[in-house]
Amino acid sequence: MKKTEKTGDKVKKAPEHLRFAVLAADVALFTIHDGKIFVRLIPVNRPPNYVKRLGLPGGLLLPHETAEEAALRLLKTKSHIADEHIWLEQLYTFSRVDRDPRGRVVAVGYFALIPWSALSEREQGESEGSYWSTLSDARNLAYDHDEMLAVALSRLRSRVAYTTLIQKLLPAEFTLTELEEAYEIVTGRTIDKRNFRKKIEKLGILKELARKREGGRHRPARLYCFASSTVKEIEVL
Amino acid sequence: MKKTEKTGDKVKKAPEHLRFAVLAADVALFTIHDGKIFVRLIPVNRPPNYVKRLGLPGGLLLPHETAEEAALRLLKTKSHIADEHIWLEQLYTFSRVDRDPRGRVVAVGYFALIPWSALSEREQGESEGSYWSTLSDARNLAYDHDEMLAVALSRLRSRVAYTTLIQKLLPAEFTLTELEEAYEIVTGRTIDKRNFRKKIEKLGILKELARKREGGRHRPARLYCFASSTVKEIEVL
DNA sequence: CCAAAAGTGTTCAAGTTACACCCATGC
DNA sequence: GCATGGGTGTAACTTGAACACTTTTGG
Repeated sequence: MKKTEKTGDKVKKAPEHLRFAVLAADVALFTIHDGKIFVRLIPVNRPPNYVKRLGLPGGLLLPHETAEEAALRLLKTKSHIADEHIWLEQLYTFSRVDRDPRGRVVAVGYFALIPWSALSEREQGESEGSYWSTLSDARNLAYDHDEMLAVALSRLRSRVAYTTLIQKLLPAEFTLTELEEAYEIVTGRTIDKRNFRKKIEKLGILKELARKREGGRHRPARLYCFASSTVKEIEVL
Repeated sequence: MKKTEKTGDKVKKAPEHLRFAVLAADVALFTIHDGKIFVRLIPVNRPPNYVKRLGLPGGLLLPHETAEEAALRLLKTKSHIADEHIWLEQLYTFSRVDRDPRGRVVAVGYFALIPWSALSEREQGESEGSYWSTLSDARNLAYDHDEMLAVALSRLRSRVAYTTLIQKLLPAEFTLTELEEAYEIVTGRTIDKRNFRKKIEKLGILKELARKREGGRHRPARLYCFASSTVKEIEVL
């Protein structure tokens, strides 16, 4: 629908001195697994400042791309996670003049979510140095990625508390205990099982499925899914 | 403290084909006055697409500036509002490839707040076509500024509801009725006077001043100020 | 029959909502 | 003395927090 409008005039290219910066997109991609939050890191090797460091997947925009398109492409090429289930939200744009010692780079930061269950076996593991790191191991990253990761985490936690965003970290079908655990992992707080179930029921955001999860040596658990795949702004926790 | 690190190597300039875009900063500057929200607009005259249109104050970044510094400079030069009391928050970065028909421009959008009382008489009025517009008049703006304004307003409203951001729209000293009116203007809802005062008192975010506002033909009103100039995240409304 | 997680209600405290009258001043 | 906005309390209701036992399955 919307496209570059052609006019009789030639398109003026901005003068060289105003095209001083390159644009980058960097992504903090999170998943939850085994009771912990993980973030995807890639090796960074940019002498002389950054050798054998880790960083968030990211890189430069190409001329035909939006920042969001670049973020998804770079997740694919740099961190080897290519999945249509990735949820992406813009976070903040970092424009400090000296944030990259090699020159002026303005980075649009994103945070992204993916359910562990949506990852292939290959994606769950390590690929060309790119791997899932616990938060406590993700320190001393290259560039300003420590700050970016901190902003991303704080945004993730606050958005989970007043939206239905948690669904982007869960498989399509899940039990109430799994939902509760996901909230506990992200918020870092334990939740009362009975109060939690009452609240979720009143919110009406779930659809009860006929099937149950069987196989444990205990009572089978009812399965649920989200009634809407849209992330809604409701007081959740 | 942090500055561009010099190394033995020469600083590599990114290749031309990656420096395709120019960076812009655009600002939705709000104030409240006379029971309404106003936004500062400037005339836009960029043939062939935008002639005699209005837009948000904004423009291109210079090489030595962060986006935030550019936003403040452009408020000064384009909308003629230069005030140390301006509160500025980054909003969203707009990177659609065709958002500016003249070429690739990536814009970092900001929203900004200023108390009407902090404006000089000159700044309250019109200056070289730049003026305070009501929200209902601020339609059909140039570029994607309609969208930017909508995002800014929605962010303003939601942040006012869970922070003490309202202080950035109020004079240093104010009455409880003025505070209540500010909330009513921003949220578009009427508030019960007694419940409001109870809540504000319990939050403990105000400091009661000794002075009163006299002069009306009615009982003088106690004056208050915010206990802290930091914007805190507390459930306010 | 034992271990393990699933599922289910009640009580009390706190917070939110609705609502009406007297007070202090200027004219 | 009257018009104007400033200031104050209580009762009903809703929400949130704390807390323990029975159920269903697999082995």
